[in-house]
Amino acid sequence: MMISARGRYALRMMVDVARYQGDGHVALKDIAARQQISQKYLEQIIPALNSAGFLTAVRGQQGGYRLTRSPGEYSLGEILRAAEGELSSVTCLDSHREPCARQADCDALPVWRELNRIIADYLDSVTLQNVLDQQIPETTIMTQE
Amino acid sequence: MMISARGRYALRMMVDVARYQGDGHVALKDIAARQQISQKYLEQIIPALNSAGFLTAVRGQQGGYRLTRSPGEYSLGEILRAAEGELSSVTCLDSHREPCARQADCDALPVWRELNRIIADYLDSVTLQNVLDQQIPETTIMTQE
DNA sequence: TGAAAACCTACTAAAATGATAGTATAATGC
DNA sequence: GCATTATACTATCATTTTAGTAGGTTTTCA
Repeated sequence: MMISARGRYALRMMVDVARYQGDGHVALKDIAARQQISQKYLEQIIPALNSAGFLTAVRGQQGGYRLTRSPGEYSLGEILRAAEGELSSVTCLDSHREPCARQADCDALPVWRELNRIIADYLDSVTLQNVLDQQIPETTIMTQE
Repeated sequence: MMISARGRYALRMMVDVARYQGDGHVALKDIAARQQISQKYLEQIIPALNSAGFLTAVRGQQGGYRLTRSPGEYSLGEILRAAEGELSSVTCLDSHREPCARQADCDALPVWRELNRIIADYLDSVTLQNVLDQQIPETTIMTQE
């Protein structure tokens, strides 16, 4: 799967924080309980969102997490990339790996490139606010003439 | 990855057969050599393409595989689905698994549905002939008003 | 000062992935 | 009709990824 539990959980955490932060902070314990996800597992995912600057944390009592921007200013693409490392439909185009030796004459590569582009374009066009509002934009694919 | 080696190899095999079949048949040995893929591994992938009716096989000397249709009549979507079982960006929407218990109130699910639709639309719009011609259509995503 | 929260790091079970290996079966040409 | 060539089938396996446990440390607030 291109989007694993890490990315899915990351998105659900961000939505949860957006929904419940109010003026204060949202504790991971509460996110875990509401979303029915192991808190210990979420603890491992959240540093990625934190170090990307998507959240601020406050320790101690009444501590927790808050968004650093308004929900409309986050794209799903950036959230998922932060959580997953990279969004690529095939390993051939994963920049964290050593490049495939066949890149020069692989017939399939242009397909994967274009597919990756479409996926990125879509995920970069949807915001956290869209998810919060349950208003996921419907789209069509147009072939360029 | 949503598209693993199975799907990538399947596509490359189909392209190879399309390119080299001429009036005869293409032996798996030759595909494996040209594509630099283990023949034994390809043997495991090809039955999926075979039973989907995408190829016909002839045994014995001068045997091998042939396409059953012209390259323009195969979409990449059907080839990849035959090889991979299913194309889904998330496990939540894999119809071969038991459905996720949270489907009813999952905020993220509509996103994955739409993402899956876009991916399917694109892959169903590209043909084997397109790949053969190295003419992968460029597309844009249009939001519906 | 103690409880509650984030933070950090190591470990582990299970599944998926990408093969390898060996054998059986069928068709063709000489 | 038999040797050769090729597909067909099934079992096994090593590696990597995934998803999750576990346990301890540090910070902050009431």
